[in-house]
Amino acid sequence: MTTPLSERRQAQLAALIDAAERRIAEGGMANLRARDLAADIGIALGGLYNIVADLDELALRVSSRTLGRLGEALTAASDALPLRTKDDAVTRLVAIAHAYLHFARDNLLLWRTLFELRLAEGTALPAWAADDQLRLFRHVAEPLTLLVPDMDETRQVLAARTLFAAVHGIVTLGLEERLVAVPLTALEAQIEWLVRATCRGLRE
Amino acid sequence: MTTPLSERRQAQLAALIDAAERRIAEGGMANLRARDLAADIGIALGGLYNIVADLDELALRVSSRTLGRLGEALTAASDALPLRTKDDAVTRLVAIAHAYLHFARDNLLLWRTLFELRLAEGTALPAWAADDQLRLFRHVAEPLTLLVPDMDETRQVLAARTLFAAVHGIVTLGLEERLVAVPLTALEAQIEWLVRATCRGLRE
DNA sequence: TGCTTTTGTTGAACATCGTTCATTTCACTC
DNA sequence: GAGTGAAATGAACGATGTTCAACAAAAGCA
Repeated sequence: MTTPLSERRQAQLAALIDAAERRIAEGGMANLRARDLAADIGIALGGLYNIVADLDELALRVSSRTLGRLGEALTAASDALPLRTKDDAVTRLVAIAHAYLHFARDNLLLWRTLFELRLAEGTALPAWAADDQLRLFRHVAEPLTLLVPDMDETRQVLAARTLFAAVHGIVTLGLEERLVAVPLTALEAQIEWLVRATCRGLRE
Repeated sequence: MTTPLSERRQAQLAALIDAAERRIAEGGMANLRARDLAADIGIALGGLYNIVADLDELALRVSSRTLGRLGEALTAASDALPLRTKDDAVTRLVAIAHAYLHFARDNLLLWRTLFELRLAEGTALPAWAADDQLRLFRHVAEPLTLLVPDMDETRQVLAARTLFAAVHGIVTLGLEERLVAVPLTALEAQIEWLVRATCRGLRE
């Protein structure tokens, strides 16, 4: 299917993704312009389309990198903590949620583009992009299996999704400056409160 | 500041918002093109800019209408239920959350544009648009004051925001077809579970 | 080295946007 | 009917993403 890329192409692709990442971090997806990117990496305008099918693919590749970094951030937050007791599980879930908040805040525009991607309709998400997402869920799922080991797995997965989504919602609206700005510490407190409340609900 | 609009202008504006709403409902904000809209309401291209400053303002006006309809939907879900006991409050909060889910599902593209609005930086949200948002929070705040009357008001408002945001997150990710599609009934169940768990957490 | 073929690069050109504005048309008054 | 101000018009402008015929560079080969 995909022919192996020459070393040169690899380097061009990496440079292109670097440039795109920089531009998105500065001004969001609206700041991703073909002519600017071509100038950034020193190639002609048309040359972009030898490296990447279109700008959407480029945004997708940047997003994949962002997802990777997000995963690392969650891993770092997880691995620092023990995971033996059920209380450990709760503490870890709180830590993961807080790490999510901080990543989103520190990488605001890159994080937002994760959810602004609109694939040309009909085309499905590439497999490598879907994998990145599943890896994230596992961070939440792992403590959950310790917390409620008797629950069947489909319910556990569903609970992980729900918890993740709820935290995501708080972060999303909390970082929306359109509304009243919420202080970071207040957001942290509300997230912790919600995670603990739902964990208590899970344990019955 | 704003001169009173002639009757003719009012009618044109209404027709324009109608057309824009129809186009967004069909294909999202990407489907909002000046030439199409002008053709829809039978005026010349340039005439659009006598009715509306730019397409962003038009999208904002459509969003205002959408927020209004969303408010009505939440009101309808609320008013059908009594609000005397604390259990009533929980039941009502669940009903509101379910109504939110159904509205989002039934008005998917219009609902999404509520959050896709990017104001030209520096310009603040018009007051009439901010009011619409506050009205929504009141739907959640009202049952909450019954549920935890001893809590000081700032905490209550924060709790309402958090609950709203959490439900919003579940709905957002649940309706994202990019990931695995979640059945509607499963979403309903997860929302109800989360709302009840957080309410239990509130009551201590 | 010279010739051919393949591969990679270029930038002008195209299509499609939102937005502007000089010109024209219209409605109304005296 | 002439004059005047408001409203509507659509050609034109500047961005933008994308394509492709022409060009250049590299690689294979004698």
